[in-house]
Amino acid sequence: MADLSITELSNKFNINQNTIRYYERIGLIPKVPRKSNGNRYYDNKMQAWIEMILCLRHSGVSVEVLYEYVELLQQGDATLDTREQLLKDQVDMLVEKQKSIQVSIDRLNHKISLYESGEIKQNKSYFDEYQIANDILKDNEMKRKFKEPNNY
Amino acid sequence: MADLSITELSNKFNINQNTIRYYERIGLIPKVPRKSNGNRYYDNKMQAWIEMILCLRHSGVSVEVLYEYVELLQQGDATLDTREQLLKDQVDMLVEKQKSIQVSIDRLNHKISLYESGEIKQNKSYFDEYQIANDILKDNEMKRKFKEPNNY
DNA sequence: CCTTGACTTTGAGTTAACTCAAACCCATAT
DNA sequence: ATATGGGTTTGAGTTAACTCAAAGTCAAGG
Repeated sequence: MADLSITELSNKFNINQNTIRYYERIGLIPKVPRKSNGNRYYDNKMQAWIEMILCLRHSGVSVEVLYEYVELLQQGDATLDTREQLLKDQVDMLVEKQKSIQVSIDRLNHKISLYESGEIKQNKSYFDEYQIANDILKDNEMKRKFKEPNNY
Repeated sequence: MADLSITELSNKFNINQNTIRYYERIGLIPKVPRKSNGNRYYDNKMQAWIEMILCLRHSGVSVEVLYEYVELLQQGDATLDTREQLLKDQVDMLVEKQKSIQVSIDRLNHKISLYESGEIKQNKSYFDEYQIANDILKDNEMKRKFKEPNNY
């Protein structure tokens, strides 16, 4: 549980070093203390904070919201209620996300069961997938690229 | 259950018209049939397809994967196994996502409970939030903007 | 002394997925 | 006949969140 260099930290949390520095730049992470040579080091407190930030980011809590929370924290007790509400809102958001993912999982599992029972093979018009796929791709001999030509 | 115009469709599924046209352009949706005046209309089959695409997109299945599935479909029975595997992979991905969201929800709920019990207020150094927030923002009198200056 | 390798800063580039703007067409209501 | 409202295409712009490149510093090993 010693202090870590940025490389050690990025290995521990499996995160790009640039991302860590980026979070510091935009203010999600404090100005990190440096060794005599100017290199960053991360102590336990910092690691705990970063770990939390990454956990929430990983679940889709936006950088913007995280930064908002930091700002509120810094304003002290006057923002206790606001902060609590912010956290609750994020929970609500995540619960909604759970639900919509569950719907997709169920849908995909249903489809998979049709594959396993052979129904998809028997009944080519199930959900009209084949027909739709053909409609989509039939006049694509000129190999349309997946992405739009975005900028040249 | 009649055919819908693009406005009606976008209202029904609460999606931007541009997004629907974009999906058609990149090939997630077939070349949609037109009325005599050139306007798109969407029949039941098309609506079902779009509804599924949106459901999966909404849960984080990427446009790229969806397009891959369309391509496989169009190649017929030779790709049955590949398609089944693709669907299973997406389920795995979504299940992982569920788990990581659950971790975040638990973490946030724990924090919220500290707010509700007043512990956060009592113990300002809980998780060193205050201190960290101060470290982050203290020398920010020059009002650093949230986003990086990205391009001028 | 020189090289190597890990770090640094700054600004710019990338990616996915939209989202919009501009210029146009067409049918209907005033 | 003209204004309004809804659609159309094309190419370009936007957004969030990284991610990278270039050029530099520094300490340790040979």
